[in-house]
Amino acid sequence: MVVHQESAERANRLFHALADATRREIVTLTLTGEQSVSQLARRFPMSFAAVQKHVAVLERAGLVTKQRQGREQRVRGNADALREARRLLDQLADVWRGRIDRIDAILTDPDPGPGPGPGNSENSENSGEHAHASDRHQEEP
Amino acid sequence: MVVHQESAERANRLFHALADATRREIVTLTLTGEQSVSQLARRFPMSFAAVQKHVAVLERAGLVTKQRQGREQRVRGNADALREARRLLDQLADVWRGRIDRIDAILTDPDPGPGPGPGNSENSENSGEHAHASDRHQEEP
DNA sequence: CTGATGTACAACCATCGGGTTGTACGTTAG
DNA sequence: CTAACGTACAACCCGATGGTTGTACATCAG
Repeated sequence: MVVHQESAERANRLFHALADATRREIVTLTLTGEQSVSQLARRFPMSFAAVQKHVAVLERAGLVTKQRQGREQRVRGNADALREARRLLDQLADVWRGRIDRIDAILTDPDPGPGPGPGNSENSENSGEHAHASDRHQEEP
Repeated sequence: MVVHQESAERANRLFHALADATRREIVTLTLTGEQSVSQLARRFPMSFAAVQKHVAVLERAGLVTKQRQGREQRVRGNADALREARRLLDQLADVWRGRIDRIDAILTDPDPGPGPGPGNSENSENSGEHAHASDRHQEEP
């Protein structure tokens, strides 16, 4: 039960991908217009392979998509992924604004979903306290 | 050259700090209420020192602040830093929307381009020119 | 056909990141 | 005072990252 891994890892990949200036530039460039990998590579002071790796990281994070076209691989930025990242930030901020009661909801599941259906999950134990963080620790030696 | 380093590294630190689930949780926890480091540490399945390091990373990124109080160190989340991160994301998105105004910090694109309707995508292989990227070998033969 | 171009991928290397333990030190509780 | 608590920090693993070079292969230009 440690914070829905899927969404947590998605967020990890997203922010990690954004935590590099080169990659942010690639996103910018490919948002304004498709670019082939070698076109991109020519713009940066590093090897083609290095840029290739950056693109791969961005792709795994969903920030760009690649599409074969002849012998080229066109890279296109994905604005939706940026929105996704923004959403995640907003969620944290919302917690601060007190607009959240189910903290573990945002920590575990990014989908607040429509109605707060009662039959949500089997979780929901410690509502009184917030954030059980990961609620497993304190072992006895 | 290369994208103002100061702000670039700021962004690097911010996103890097956010690229870890434990750290995001710490931000959440400390946004809802101050917590001492050891209080935080008790909530996570890792050593005190590990949590200490996470807090340090968050602090360097400006996402939390520490304040001594007796023998405790109270950690408080900083919502402004989250806003800052959001601003950075919005900048990238704005490029895409063609609302570039201060893109200086992102890329020096002299091509205001035609109607940048959001529904572009099919754009063209814009001449590219100096995206400066990193101001080295970007010459077209 | 041959050659240049664009990709993919493996191997390698140096550094960073996240985690651990251990130690030292100030502060608070008894 | 002494003991427990909260913190800081160093030293140390080890896996992940970011970069390189080198090779292989497909596609496009002549």
